[in-house]
Amino acid sequence: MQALAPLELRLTGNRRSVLAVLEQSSRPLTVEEVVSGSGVPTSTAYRNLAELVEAGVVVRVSGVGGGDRHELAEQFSQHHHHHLVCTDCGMVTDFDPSPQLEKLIDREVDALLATSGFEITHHVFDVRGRCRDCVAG
Amino acid sequence: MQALAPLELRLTGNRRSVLAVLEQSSRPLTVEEVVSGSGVPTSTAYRNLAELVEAGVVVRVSGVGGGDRHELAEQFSQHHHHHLVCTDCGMVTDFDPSPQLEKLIDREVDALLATSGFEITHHVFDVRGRCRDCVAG
DNA sequence: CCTGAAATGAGAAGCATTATCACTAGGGCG
DNA sequence: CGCCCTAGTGATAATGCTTCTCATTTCAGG
Repeated sequence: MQALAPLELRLTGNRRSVLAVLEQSSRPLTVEEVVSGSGVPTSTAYRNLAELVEAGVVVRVSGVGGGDRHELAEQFSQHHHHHLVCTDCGMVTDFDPSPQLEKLIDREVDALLATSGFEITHHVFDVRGRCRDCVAG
Repeated sequence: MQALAPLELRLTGNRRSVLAVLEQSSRPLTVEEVVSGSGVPTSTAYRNLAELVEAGVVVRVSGVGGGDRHELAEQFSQHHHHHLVCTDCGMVTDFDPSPQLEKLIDREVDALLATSGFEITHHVFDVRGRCRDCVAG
């Protein structure tokens, strides 16, 4: 995590910690997870995450229950990916989509751009079900 | 809206009203919209919606902010569809996906089934951006 | 009609998130 | 070097959506 400079946000110790936790995770994290993983106080974590979302560095992933999850925006992360969401416990896992599917999705999005009047920024492809643990337990 | 019988839920006046509002809408509704559209008291609307979600008649759509939205499950509605979500005002609109895309999505989901350990129930394909109104200002 | 289980609805309670505000930190400048 | 001004901080209060509580009502079946 380097930039943040072009934005009008100082790279403080707190923000560095929050970003580090997100960077090291392979899945979106709840605020609670960010707090316990970074040591940043809850109120500051909420504020920092909101600022980072506003700045486009972090994205919010709405799961099932128990609060939204956060991860680095794709341009700051490794790669484009989608989510496997457990409808039981809310756990979210990342997965890579096939290039084929992505191509078709892009085409679909282009078509929508033309017909909907929406200014489209991105798409979300989530697959839902029950995770291994919940199926077992 | 006929069934509900096979489930252990009585088709009461309130539930009928809630379902009617959802049935007549072409997009997912917030609880507030369901309340004002049906005349059902807030607490009952929340309870009924939760029961209907539990029963699989209604699905929750997590938008952007300002509360979850609800719509009839696809088997009780007309057709399979996806959502256009405005990241500004939270408005959600339905749209039909191309059969081509659906086919590829199904294939992708099958692959995930085999590799993830997830018991997959359905997928969500949302397109996000700013709606016509919010773009206009 | 009875009767018990399901449903109701107003208000209380719960909880994640946001706002408040006095205080601290830190970069720039006289 | 120290002053200033702004951004950041963090404990706490406030907000707001959602769920819970519980006394009352409805309703299907006997």
